[in-house]
Amino acid sequence: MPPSRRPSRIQTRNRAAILDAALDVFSAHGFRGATVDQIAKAANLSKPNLLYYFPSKEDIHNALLEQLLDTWLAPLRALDETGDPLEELLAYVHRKLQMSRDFPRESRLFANEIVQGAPRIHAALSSDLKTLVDTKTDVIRGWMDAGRIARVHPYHLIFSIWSLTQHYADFDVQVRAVLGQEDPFATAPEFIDTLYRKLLSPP
Amino acid sequence: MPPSRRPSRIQTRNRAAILDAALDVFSAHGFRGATVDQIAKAANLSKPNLLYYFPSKEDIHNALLEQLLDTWLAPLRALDETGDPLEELLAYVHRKLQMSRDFPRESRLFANEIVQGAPRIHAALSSDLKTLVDTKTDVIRGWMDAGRIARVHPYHLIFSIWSLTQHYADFDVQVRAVLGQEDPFATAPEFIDTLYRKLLSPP
DNA sequence: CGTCGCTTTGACCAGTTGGTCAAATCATTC
DNA sequence: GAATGATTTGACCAACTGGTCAAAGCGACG
Repeated sequence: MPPSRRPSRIQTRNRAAILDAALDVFSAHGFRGATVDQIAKAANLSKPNLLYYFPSKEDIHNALLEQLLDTWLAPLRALDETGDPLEELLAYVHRKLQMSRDFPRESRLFANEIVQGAPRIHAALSSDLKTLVDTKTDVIRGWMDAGRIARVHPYHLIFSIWSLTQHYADFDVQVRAVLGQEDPFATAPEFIDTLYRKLLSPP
Repeated sequence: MPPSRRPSRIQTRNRAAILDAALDVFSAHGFRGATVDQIAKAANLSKPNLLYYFPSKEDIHNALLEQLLDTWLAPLRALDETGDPLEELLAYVHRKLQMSRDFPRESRLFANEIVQGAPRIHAALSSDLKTLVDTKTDVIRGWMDAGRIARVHPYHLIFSIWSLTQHYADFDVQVRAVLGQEDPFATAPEFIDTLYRKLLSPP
């Protein structure tokens, strides 16, 4: 087991390689579908060597999820109560869409976990996630009360942003199968921008 | 192997029980995460008995997917060129949302398959699905040309409907973790209705 | 350059999993 | 109710998988 002292250069390099490889494999096959051998090979390590850095398959997965939830919620955290409501929400939507383009593996890792009932992060959903969403929907409700954006169901608004943006990462194969050559991310921003402007522009 | 003659009553009953059990298990754990034993137990059969009806795990999965794609696309097929554009599209959205409520297992089976790269139905996506979507986007484009609904990117419009509606089935745990007691399907229809009315109402 | 602790590995193990098979049981038909 | 074919099952197998371990390799430091 790696010592708890300051990690050596080799430690840092190998742990990073493992997490990157594991992200590849877990996001493509789900937890159960991924094998330690696959991950080890993708990280250019032998299986025992990999297990020297992470004592079990589950530990790797946990490390990924832990690291993920924070970055995943960062865009919502950044929603600023003092900014212009419509522009704040649009900025959130665009940040989220960019994450789907730039970090599709992370999105799919998350999707795999949730679709299968979130067995490993259910607690975090009901605590951290719910708390954050409750806070932000309060802000949004405030904006609606002040008549600065149209009134819609705040929670469903958030859900719609999640689903619309993550769809381009999670269902990438389907999107590309339908679109053919056209790059989804070339035209998606404008569509989504229009959608939320029309939905939220004050009456 | 079951004979190709007309299936007996036992055949019909057991094959149905297997497919139902398999839908439970596959949708909850993905293909790789599901075990034949699990399915057999859920169907109240011994494993060899189950394999008497379906020669392999993959055959069960294929049977499910095959049956699924048709029913899954039925709501889009029903989109009627001769109807009122906005109402037709709204009807489609609501049909799709109801499928998420009534057939969440089917939705998750599909989601599992697509998120993991659609290894088993990629061909069908590029042929059947694409053909259908192309046909229907032509219809939609026609409506836009005639000024009967607002002009937006037709493909992204379809994607948005898929993602918004299926989200309630695929990410059910997350939605419920955030919403708490409130039933998602009590408030979702109105939200989505509003969204598409605002997006599509002619200028 | 020798030592000591970090890193790497080949060989191995026990549990699981998809699938087989011969034999037993059951249902139908004559 | 005997014969025939459909259905069911316990026992079994080979491949795979997560994980272990003792021993070998390697690098930094005195």
